[in-house]
Amino acid sequence: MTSAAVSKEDVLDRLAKVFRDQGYEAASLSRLAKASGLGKASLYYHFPNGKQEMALAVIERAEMLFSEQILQPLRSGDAPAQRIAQFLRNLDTYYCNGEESCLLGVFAMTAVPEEFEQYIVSGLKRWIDELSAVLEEAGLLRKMALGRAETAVCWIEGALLVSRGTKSTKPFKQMLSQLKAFLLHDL
Amino acid sequence: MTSAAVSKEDVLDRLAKVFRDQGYEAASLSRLAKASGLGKASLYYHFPNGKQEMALAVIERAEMLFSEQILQPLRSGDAPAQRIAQFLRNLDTYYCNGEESCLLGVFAMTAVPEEFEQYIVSGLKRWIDELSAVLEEAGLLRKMALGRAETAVCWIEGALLVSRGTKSTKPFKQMLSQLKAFLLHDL
DNA sequence: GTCTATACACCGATAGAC
DNA sequence: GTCTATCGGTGTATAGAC
Repeated sequence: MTSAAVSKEDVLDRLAKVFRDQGYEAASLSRLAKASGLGKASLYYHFPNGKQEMALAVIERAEMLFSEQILQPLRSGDAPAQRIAQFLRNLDTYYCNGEESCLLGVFAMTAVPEEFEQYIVSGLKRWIDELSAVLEEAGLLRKMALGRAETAVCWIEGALLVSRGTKSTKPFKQMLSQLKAFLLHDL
Repeated sequence: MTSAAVSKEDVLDRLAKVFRDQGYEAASLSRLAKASGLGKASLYYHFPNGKQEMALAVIERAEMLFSEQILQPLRSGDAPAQRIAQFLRNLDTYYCNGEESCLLGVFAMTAVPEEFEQYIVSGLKRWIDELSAVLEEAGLLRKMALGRAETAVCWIEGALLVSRGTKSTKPFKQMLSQLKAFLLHDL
């Protein structure tokens, strides 16, 4: 990994895929080593606290990427309706048309170390809050905006889950096609 | 477990709780034994194929209970709107106000043995189809009904996930309070 | 920085007494 | 039917060579 060919970001992205696809407990060091292209001992060189540190680094990178690619565009200078439309396109890219799972969603649904839980809570809340802010700007009362944003996040997470469960990206695509109307109706 | 005090159903319900709360891989035989009140070897007496058989029995019991408590009332003789309202009350009971996870949802999100996947696919699809049938009866075109039912199941699963992730039953309660209007609007 | 080799705990699973 | 004891394998984690 010294060579720039495989950067720390590359390693984190490969580890992330294992955690997203398998969940925390099922992501064994053997699988993580294989996916990252490093030996187990090398992983411990980069993450001295082992699997837990790997997963935390993966969570932090995921929150950074999610913030950059999904949340920050929500704060641009465009009209709210435009920002919502862009938000949906960005979701489509981020989750690969519904083929990728949400790391926070996967960790929320299964056993993880206690230290992770605050990341999950705050990650989901931040998502809801940022979306709610746009809806408020579009003219919705705070309470309505929060409720609608919360519903949207539930819908997105549920669509990812059902898409994965039914081995079809249709639920995700359908959600994307209807979410804008839901978020902006009566506006 | 010979005594009627702890029936096979009791054991399955206790095992189910472990699988729902931890996911398949994290549900170790030690935890399953402790939760069931039986030793590991006793579990193997009742489930000769081990953990996989336990999980399959748990899935099958969950589908039976879900069918009885949630899906069959959807086929009663009442008016569609009444049936939907009852469906929501039954969901509230089944998922303990949003405090319990959906077994299929948990298994859908993480690594499980290949044999499970058809149960997950068909369980989710059946849920969508039964709900869709009621909406069709209420006057919706087949295609619309299917789309709306799929959205509803995504919403429910997502609300359970977000409720668990944020350690609050509010998303689940909010979903319950709004789903009827969503399912029946323009009807 | 990466590796091979290894330590030790826990995993799923079984044998055999009761 | 349930238990204790134990198996072989894999899990996470480390030591030490290179």
